[in-house]
Amino acid sequence: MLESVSPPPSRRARDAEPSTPVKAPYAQIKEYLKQGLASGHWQPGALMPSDAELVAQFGVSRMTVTRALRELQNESLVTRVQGLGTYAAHLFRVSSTLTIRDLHEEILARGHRHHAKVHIARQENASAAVAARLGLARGDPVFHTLIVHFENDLALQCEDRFVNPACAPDYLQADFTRITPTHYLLQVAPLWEAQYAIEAGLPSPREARLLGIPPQEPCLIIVRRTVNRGIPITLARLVHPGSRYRVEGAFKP
Amino acid sequence: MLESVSPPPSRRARDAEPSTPVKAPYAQIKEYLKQGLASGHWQPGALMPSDAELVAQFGVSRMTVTRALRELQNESLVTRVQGLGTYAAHLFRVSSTLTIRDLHEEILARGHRHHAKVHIARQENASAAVAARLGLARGDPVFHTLIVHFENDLALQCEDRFVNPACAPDYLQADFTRITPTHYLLQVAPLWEAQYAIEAGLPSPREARLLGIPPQEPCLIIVRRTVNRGIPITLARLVHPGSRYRVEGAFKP
DNA sequence: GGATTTTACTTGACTAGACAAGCCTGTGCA
DNA sequence: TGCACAGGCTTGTCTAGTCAAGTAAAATCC
Repeated sequence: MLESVSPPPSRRARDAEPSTPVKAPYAQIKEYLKQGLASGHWQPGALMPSDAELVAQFGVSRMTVTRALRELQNESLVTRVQGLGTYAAHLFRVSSTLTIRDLHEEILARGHRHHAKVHIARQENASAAVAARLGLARGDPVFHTLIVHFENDLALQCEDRFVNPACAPDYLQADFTRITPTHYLLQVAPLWEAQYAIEAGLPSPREARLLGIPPQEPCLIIVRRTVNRGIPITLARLVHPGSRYRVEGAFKP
Repeated sequence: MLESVSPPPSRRARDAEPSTPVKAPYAQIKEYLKQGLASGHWQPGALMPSDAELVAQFGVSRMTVTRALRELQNESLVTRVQGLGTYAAHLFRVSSTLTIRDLHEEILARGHRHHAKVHIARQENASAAVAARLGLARGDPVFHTLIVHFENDLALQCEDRFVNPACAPDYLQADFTRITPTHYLLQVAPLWEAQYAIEAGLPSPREARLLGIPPQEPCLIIVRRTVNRGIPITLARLVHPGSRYRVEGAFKP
């Protein structure tokens, strides 16, 4: 127990100044535990206070303590084992997460203009490689689009995409100068699972031409495969000029 | 309401075969709602059943329904507004998350050997750029390490790192051929906040030489800044040959 | 008609219990 | 000594209610 930290806060400060809107008890407990973890008071692997101890310390019911601890568990800050107790998590095992946003939104969020140029939008027969990754047979029909996205008239992304016709039969009818394929596909089938690979590489000659960059310029390439309820939806290769685009993100437990 | 979906499941099937361990009611409700969302029964923005309706439908108490809905809310699958109701989330707004793992762990997980070669490990005076990002004054002492990490004798990462001495006074005493700086720093100060940028670019001439790659080879460059309780800890530039390394991840709601 | 109040419904947070299930230890028996 | 079993601890989940706070539409008043 942290004797030094303020013990049971007054259950509900009704006369608190309105500037501090009085945090909910479960949030207070959460913060108290977070602070103890951040300060190193509970080293990774250490046994933390049990539910009963926190109930006594804060003068709340167990459901309230449970909620605080369950949320910390979801954030991978503690581990709870039935019959044993609550342990401070081994933080070095926590893998940080990085956010990838939809390009259209990202550009608008920067206050810039987004437009797209459609180079290919047709039905093709699946090559062996595409068929395998979309769960189809070689030669089966697939939809293929090749679209270049611009931010304020500067090419930012070359999007080469194959779509499983079973999931989005009307895919080719969409107007991709007004709506991104990602956007459209999420209306048809909500995103349930995706696999990513991010790598650096050179653009193909055609990609370099479409993006208006020299063929030896390093590009950030994202390959994404999306699956809904076990059925592959789409396979996308997103090529971005390294000088114009990067993925940014923040991680906060 | 989904008339077609199985209505109130028997409260607790005690005579169920042991192969199906009987999901907790809150999990059943969650799954029921997820399925309705995945099938498009509730379109994005649509009003979903209220707590009271779910209580009646499943014959459970409100806390149970609340838990199911709160977890869906944490997963960004629904939006709840006090006084209004629960709405199906606009899924295209969901940003997927991508995992970045510790290199050492990653290599061991592949069953390969990891070793590191330390090229620089010393105290320096901070340049203006480094000082600004570490919250120091120009000329203040900083620790600087330059380490190349190998997977089975093939250079995989060039790690150029500055560390705030206030956070890790004994940083330079660590044996970085046995422990990665990330690992060491997480022991000293648990990771509380990090900012990332991932981009494609060319290595500096020195980096190319240390990595044993041609200077025009595209590289995946990760720049990471870590902050603990408002105090910057470290600034790292991680350069990976594009042909040898990529970041992979999966997203599941 | 237009402004104001009331009412009904929603989610947010909590209480004070309950039982189940998992883990460890200490006791007693063979 | 070695094994089985009972307590006593832990977390996991649930119930049936309460009060608070927010929204929108209906009812009321001027």
